[in-house]
Amino acid sequence: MPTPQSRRERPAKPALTREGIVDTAVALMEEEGLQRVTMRRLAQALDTGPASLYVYLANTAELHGAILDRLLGRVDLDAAPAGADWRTRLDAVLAGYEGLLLAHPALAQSALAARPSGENYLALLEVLLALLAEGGVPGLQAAWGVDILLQTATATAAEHSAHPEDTRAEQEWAQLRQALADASADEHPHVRALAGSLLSGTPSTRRQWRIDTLLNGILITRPEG
Amino acid sequence: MPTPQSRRERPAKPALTREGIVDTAVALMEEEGLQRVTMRRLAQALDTGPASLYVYLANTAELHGAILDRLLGRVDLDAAPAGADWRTRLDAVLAGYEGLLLAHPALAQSALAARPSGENYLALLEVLLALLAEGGVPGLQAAWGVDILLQTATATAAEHSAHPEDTRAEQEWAQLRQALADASADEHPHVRALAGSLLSGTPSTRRQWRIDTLLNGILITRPEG
DNA sequence: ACCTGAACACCGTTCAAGT
DNA sequence: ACCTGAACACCGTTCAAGT
Repeated sequence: MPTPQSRRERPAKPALTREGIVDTAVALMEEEGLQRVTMRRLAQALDTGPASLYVYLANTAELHGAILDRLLGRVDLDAAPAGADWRTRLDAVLAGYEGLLLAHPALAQSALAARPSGENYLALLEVLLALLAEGGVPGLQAAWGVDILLQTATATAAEHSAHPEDTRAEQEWAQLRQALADASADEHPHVRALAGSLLSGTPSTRRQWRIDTLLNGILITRPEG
Repeated sequence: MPTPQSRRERPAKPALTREGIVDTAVALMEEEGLQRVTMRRLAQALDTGPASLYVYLANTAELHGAILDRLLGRVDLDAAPAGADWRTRLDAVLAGYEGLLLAHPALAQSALAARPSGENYLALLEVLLALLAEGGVPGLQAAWGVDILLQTATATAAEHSAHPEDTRAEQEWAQLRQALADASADEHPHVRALAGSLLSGTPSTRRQWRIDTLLNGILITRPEG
């Protein structure tokens, strides 16, 4: 039987709700990273056992999806100088999305496998589609185009996962750089000739080119048939 | 002390080598899927303890990378009718790469995080660069272009992971379809208008358009500066 | 020198049993 | 009816100790 004191020692344990669980999960992620947001740790943070979470979430994938849906609400959908042209504004929105995922690359990885479908995701789609329409992109091309645009942004962020201490990331880069440099002119003449170009550019330069390339392609490519 | 009989009962336990470990890992993956290729199960298959693997592999990520490098050797680099134009041939090679990863989407997911750098990857790069050169794509655009082309292929395959029984995949699709259908014309007019287009097309139609779009973009987009 | 048993520190998920 | 303790069936990685 709990004494009045013990009741006062900490705030009353709040009733579990899906929303509350996701709130705590987001907070936990921001403190310790997604890899630490396990069912067990999350349950611990909520002062209950892991089994209780399964009343509100089917599994870990659904938890990650819920976290992403929540985070998507933070994307600034109007993040560009007023009066800027549609490409600039689209670029700004996409940059916001990509930046969000870059802060949690492991989340980007799971976003690829489980596309979100929440309210915030719809709002993001809406803005992107509106900007493409403003740019005169035909409907079907715009619809299929947002898919590629979001896919690159997500994939680019996901590429930064699995780098716990950056040490391994640099090691990997060095490995690739070495492999490219070692490419023999006999066996891999094109790789040899373009070894420098393959790794050139800053992330931001390459990102800019990637978006331009995609938009140019989307603008001029009609689905066949 | 092992008797001669016990020695004859099974083939002599072969000495561990990195190559042999990866062979066994690939076989195990083909039988049970990548999620079953854990350090512990792999060790078991090799009739040793997990600690022994760490003599040859730094960690699980490196194991996955080694598996991918090995699999890349199976991509048919000349998979197109002789005399076909460069776009057709490039498409065929990319389809081979994507198909390989589609058979093991979890591997695609880890391929995003840890780009390969082995001999087979270089050979793939070489062929793609050669085809882009044949198509008259300027060097820098070709170099940055292969990156996007491989990224979409990898990401598209990765999107099919986390679907243990396909049940959940369909559920997710239904959810998105529902969300799009529910989009109000007031709040999300563009989503509403394009709800059909957003989900239209077969995987193969969309893949075709995606590659076309990328190639068109790559052909006409010069890096700025 | 090379290899590994055993331990450390965790996981996701289920279900019988409790309130 | 709702919730959860405890168990089941696993993980990756390390390191002291063996050969």
